[in-house]
Amino acid sequence: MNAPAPQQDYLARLNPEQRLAVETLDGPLLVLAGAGTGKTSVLTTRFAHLLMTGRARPWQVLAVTFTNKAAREMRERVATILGQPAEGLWLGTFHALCARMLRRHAEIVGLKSNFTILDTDDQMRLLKQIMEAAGGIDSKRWPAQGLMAVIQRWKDRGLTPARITPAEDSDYANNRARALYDAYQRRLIELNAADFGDLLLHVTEILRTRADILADYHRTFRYILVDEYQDTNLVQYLWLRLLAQNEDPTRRNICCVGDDDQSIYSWRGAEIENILRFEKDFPGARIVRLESNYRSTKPILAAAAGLIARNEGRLGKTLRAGRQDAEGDKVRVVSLWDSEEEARMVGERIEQAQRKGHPLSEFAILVRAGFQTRSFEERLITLGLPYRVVGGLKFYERAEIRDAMAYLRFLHQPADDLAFERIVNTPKRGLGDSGMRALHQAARAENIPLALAAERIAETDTLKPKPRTALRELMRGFVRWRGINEKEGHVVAAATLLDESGYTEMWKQDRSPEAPGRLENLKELLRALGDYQTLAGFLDHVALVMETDENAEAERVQLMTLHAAKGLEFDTVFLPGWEEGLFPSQRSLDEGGDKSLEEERRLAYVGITRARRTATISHAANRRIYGNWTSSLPSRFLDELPEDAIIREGQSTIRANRMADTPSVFLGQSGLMARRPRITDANPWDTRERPPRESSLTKGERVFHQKFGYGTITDIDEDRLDITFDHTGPKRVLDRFVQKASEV
DNA sequence: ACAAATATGATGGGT
DNA sequence: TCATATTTGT
Repeated sequence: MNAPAPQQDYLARLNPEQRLAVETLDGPLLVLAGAGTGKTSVLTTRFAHLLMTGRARPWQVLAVTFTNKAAREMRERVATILGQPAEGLWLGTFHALCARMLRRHAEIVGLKSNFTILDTDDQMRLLKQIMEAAGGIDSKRWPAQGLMAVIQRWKDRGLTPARITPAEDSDYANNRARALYDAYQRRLIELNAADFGDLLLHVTEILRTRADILADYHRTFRYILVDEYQDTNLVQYLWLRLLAQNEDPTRRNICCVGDDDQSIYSWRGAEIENILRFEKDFPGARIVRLESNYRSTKPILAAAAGLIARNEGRLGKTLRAGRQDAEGDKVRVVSLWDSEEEARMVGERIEQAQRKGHPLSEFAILVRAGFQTRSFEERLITLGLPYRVVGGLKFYERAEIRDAMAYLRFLHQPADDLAFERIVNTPKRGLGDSGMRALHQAARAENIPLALAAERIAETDTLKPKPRTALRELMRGFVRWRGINEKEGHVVAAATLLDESGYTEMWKQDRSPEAPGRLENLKELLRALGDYQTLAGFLDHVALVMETDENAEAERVQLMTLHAAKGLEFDTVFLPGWEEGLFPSQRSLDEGGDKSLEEERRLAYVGITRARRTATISHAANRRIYGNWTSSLPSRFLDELPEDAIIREGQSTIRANRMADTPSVFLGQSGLMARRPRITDANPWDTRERPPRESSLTKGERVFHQKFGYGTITDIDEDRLDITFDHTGPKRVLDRFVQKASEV
């Protein structure tokens, strides 16, 4: 099998400005890439160009992205140009690259190279323990989540506990945050664990204090490529600057690609100032602007441009329409009565367009906040339109997967107290609060891992007989499973462990409708495990990637947040919920004044520029929030759209639809006539309106549910039905909520 | 020790 | 409104 030949014409595909960005190889370079201007092409072509021209060997380029998806895409596209996959690349997310570096130098910060990367759950549990141990903190007034936020912010800024002066302490828990942070960091080291922030923090600290190690990396890296530079936080910036400030002036080749107008991650510690300051930070820097947009029609670009022009402190770019067929429909702004009607409008338009032959994958509904997806999901289910929620509940966040992962972590790393804590009584082994307290006490007294304490305590009569035998059995099991891991490999060991520990059995016994799905997920986990050479490699993958590869771009409507949509494009984009308090969000209005308002506006800009041909913005006059109806005003962003790029649509076009219960509403210039929400009015899925029906349902029967669509009954218990729905999976519902499918 | 009942708070986003 | 945390009951 021959490898495909490397491409020769890769430069010819670029326009002059893109080509300049690819061929300016020496010295610092900032590429300001507007939305849809071919940023990814430039980045990947530049990477391939470095290798093709012999300027660098694959391992001499450091290429950093924010998301795993971007890293994967870059890897694939570079391979396409080269005609073969490149080996030994330093290409990955900030976190993945730092994890790799930290494993090499772990001992410098007191970790072992096999340290565990903690997830958010673990962090929280650990922080709660630390706060408990510190004593005297009212956990009602000072929730652990607050401390986590404070610590994360410090880590985002590259501040180790030692670098924080008492004066800089947060007012959290009466200036005790710094001390708690210190205790937390010590405990992490004891546990041989690092949280996400630590990956960057530790590595940056090492590069700052160990000139020899920094010099090693300087010898290695000749070129640095950074994607989405506008989203870097301070510690990421410091890390990059350390690596880029090579003693060898011919190696100060850092190329950052970004767009200040798409900086939307300040809540994660990102500092837009990093990109605004680039020329000062890297003397002799050149700037190349990419302003030819090949994605969108003129009205879409005009709407986006008019909006973003309201922001101050921009580096400044003007997008030109670059496509041949850039004429197109104006951006539609639709006013609706309530959020249900909004969902109906979107569903109907998708249905209509689909009938004209447009594939569903070319429609996207982009919302401000995750909870907004629900009303659209319900509507799409009723219409029978398949959809995909991007970034919804992730595979590795499900309870059964977390449990299984804890088993594997503990198998790999017997000192992983947090993992041990999670599994020791799952399934139930009779070890409750008092038993756990005894374990903790023993561990703390001798300063040993929980598991070791458990082994010892199982030989004494501290515990009651039942938990004692169970615990002894479990610990012996792990000795055996570790043996299997050595001899027969991690896949066999994992399967045996989940079986013999009783974990799989626990879900087999579980009668709830979700149980079979959970067992399926466990099988899927074992399959995924087989893709990795070692258990350690798999654990890292899960901690850093948190996603499965099976997210094929199927024939489905795409539903996601505006944040998740960055970098994507669709023919038709719906932008619902443009209302004051929702978008811009109340929180951004409350906290940072103009600065965060500008970030919301950038988010709106990102949203509009996702569309190739059609963009439909909407707002509803009434929306249910926390379960009760609230009326809302149109977003100020609607008034900022240039009139000649948009066309406003009111209730009139919506009137034609079949839901005749919607009262007529009149539009003013900037909003809807005020009318109180119909709190007690009739509502099509209110159960009281449904004529009472004898429950004559039987197992295996097809039924219809207003929210979940069609499904099959799997079990009946009095008035409770277990139903596997075609689109949403198994659920337990009351019988009065469903109709026989034959009666619909 | 575990299940059920009740209270509380979230909904801003990802490695 | 829903999901989780805490309290109460067996």
